[in-house]
Amino acid sequence: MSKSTSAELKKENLRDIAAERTKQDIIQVATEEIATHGLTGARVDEIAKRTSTSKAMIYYYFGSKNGLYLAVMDNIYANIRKAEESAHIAPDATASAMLRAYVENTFDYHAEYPLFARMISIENIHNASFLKQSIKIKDMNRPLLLTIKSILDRGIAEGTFRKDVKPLELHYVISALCIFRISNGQTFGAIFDVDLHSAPWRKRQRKLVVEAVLGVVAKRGD
Amino acid sequence: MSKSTSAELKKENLRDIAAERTKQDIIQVATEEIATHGLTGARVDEIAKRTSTSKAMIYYYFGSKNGLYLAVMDNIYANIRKAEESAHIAPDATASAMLRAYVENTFDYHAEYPLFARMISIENIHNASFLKQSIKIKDMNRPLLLTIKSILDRGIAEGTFRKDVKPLELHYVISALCIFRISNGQTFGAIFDVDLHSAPWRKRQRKLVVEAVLGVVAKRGD
Amino acid sequence: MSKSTSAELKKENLRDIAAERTKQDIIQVATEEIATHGLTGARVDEIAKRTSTSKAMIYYYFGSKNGLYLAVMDNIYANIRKAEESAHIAPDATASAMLRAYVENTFDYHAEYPLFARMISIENIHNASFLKQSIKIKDMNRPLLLTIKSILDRGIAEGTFRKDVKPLELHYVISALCIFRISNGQTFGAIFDVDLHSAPWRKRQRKLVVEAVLGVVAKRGD
Amino acid sequence: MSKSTSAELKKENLRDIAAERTKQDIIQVATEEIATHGLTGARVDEIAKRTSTSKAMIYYYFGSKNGLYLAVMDNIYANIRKAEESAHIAPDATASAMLRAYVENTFDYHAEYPLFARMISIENIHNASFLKQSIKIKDMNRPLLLTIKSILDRGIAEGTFRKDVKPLELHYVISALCIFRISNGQTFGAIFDVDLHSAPWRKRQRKLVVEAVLGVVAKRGD
DNA sequence: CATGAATGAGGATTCATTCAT
DNA sequence: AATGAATGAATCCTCATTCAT
Repeated sequence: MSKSTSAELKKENLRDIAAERTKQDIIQVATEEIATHGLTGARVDEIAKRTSTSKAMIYYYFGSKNGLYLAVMDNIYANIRKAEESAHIAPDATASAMLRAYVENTFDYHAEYPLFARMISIENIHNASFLKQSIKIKDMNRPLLLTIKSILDRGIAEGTFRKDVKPLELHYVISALCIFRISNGQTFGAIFDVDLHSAPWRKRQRKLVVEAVLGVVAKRGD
Repeated sequence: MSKSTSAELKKENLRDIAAERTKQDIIQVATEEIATHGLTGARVDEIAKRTSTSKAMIYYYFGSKNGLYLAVMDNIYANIRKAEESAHIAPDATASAMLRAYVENTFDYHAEYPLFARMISIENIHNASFLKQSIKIKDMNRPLLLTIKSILDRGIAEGTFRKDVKPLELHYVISALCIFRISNGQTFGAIFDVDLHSAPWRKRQRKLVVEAVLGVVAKRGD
Repeated sequence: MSKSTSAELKKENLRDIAAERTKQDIIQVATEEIATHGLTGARVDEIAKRTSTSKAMIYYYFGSKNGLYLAVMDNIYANIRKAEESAHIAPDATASAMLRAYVENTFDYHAEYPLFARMISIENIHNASFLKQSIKIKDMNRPLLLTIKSILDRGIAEGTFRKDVKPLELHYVISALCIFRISNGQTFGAIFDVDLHSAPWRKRQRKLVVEAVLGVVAKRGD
Repeated sequence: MSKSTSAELKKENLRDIAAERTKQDIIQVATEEIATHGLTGARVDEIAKRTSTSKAMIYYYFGSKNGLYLAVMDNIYANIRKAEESAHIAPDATASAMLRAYVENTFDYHAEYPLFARMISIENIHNASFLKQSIKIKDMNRPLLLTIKSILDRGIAEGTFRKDVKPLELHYVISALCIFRISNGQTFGAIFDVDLHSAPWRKRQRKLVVEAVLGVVAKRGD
């Protein structure tokens, strides 16, 4: 190792990069298959077929179908966290404007990447088996409560927000309203003959959700 | 058959009742199994084992695993509809009070019967395959929009509600906030180390949800 | 059950008998396959193919390849025990004659059913995993020490046998000499270009083994 | 190559020695793995992992799993032959003493190196596939018959041994009694709750085996 | 109506072996 | 001589479904 030339290192890196690409390829396909058919319904054969590699590679890298599932979940949570981090909210805005921006961001993310909503539905059906064993994910999600708290605090300081809304409670409302339309859009759509994913509905719901969230923190005249 | 005596008819009836009981038994067990493991994850063998009858009976009555699934979904929607019908709301109350009562009813139902929330998660993962082929269910769910509409209308007449909230929009908010805590309670709980099903959280969320919904219809001073 | 007619019982029995035949068929084939290729080397597919039923039936009855192996071992030990029980040794013979008969019986059994020797070789390679969990087999084998002891006691009483040979020690010598030629016959034959299973060798070794065993218990003039 | 300097030759040699060491390492690990799990049960991956080299080296040196097996068998037979050669038996002793020494040597070897007994069990399960294709091994084993013959001849000349015992027959008895306790020790131990490898049993059986063998050649008073 | 036996297609996983570097 | 990645053919096992009685 000590005598490895730069040429050798380069070779190593190229192989590593290729391997990483293979892994990512598998994860990508697996995410779609699992999101579409559920964990039990997804077929390793089918995942392999849609991949640039073979079934055995899945086991080489992930050990088992469940190991693959864990990698998929890990990836999907890492992605959403990355999106949240890169979503800068104007620091000099009013609390209301900040909250609006935050909700719109969240709304748009889920509208854009419906696989996340489906995957957590699946994770819930499996009793959050992945999350229960991943400390990493817990740590990943805590910061988002801080973001919400800072907005709440600012609103309280401004005198525009109620004082008794907890960050986790607000997070619940935001999540529920932004995710439900994705995770339960199929049944909702089937019953009421609407397509929540269509542009008009998306626009209307975006407005509705923002208003609902702002309504929760708004001071009431009662 | 044409010459059947009354004794024979009685026997027939008794047998019918027994058959109905058997079917209900199977549906009950199947609901739990499917809600627990998903449609693909549920095992016909396991369902049969937990039933008072045998596997062949499932095929006799429901034709296939999918047929059983349809019966299960049919049953679960029938149940919630029954609950909604029997929930009388005081006809002389204010629109606000009526809406509050309606939301609390909905909240309580889902808290009490989490299998419904799980089952619609599963139905969503399977692209609402059941609902798409069941006209009956669609008809079952329309009345609930009328209920909401009548409350909204009353509120508008009273001058206490906004005029621009659509029944389906309000239904979305109510459903999302009442169901999400059940359908996504496992992941939510795992990430934030809380048990949304515990009495304190249930109470706090009940209040929160009612306030959020009332906030949506409330006239704003802006 | 209480009202079952004799016709029904007969049907039941016929089915049971057929099922038992199926199980026995599987065990028979599995014994040969495992004895031939070892436990790991034996193929469930191959066993199924040689059977009158399908692969799934193997799992229906035995749960797993290992479960099948346990059934095979159980069966093979039951068989040898049955053979031992049915081998009457003339009760009025001299101890020497009795011992000779006992050894010849043992020798002939192993020569006749070489699968037993192969199966215990395999069981030894797997660290006696089956025997370690089967109390039944232990109990099955104890009586044989009593048989040997009674012969030894008679010889001592006659004054023709040594007093210091333990039943278990004698059993060891008999087993080793009767089984080794089967379990290790392939290598022995390959090295020395002989076929221990051929009639002449069998006859000569039968004589040799008997003499060796009698030699162990014989009083020595030293 | 033709112009290789002495420095290059030295390098060559060093590399050869390293290569030889690597091969021996692999053979050692493979012996243990195969002896433990059988030929089919042993895993090339596992062998490679426990080795100081990689899996590809195994294929580089031995071509295939079976090639490795042949090398392992070759090695294990070479080892026992070496041990036999180095076991000097006092040339002026009586035939009895010589035979006793020979048996004790054999007994001790197998007690000390149980892998040999396990390996020939495995080779037997695979129908002596290795031995059948190795002339070398056959030649290796013949001398041992000469050793036995010389002892027998001396005993006959002394008038202390029977005249009708064939060297191969005596070899059979010695092998069976010395090896069976190793190769079948697991089942024997499991059935009779004894540990044949323990010091007391080893001592008792050593005595027993010697007596049994001497008994075979001893002149009888019949 | 009821039951245990039976089936075939499929589904997850493994493993000896080879390849690219 | 050395290594991690890659492969394809097995290999064990499962499961919805049907059959015989």
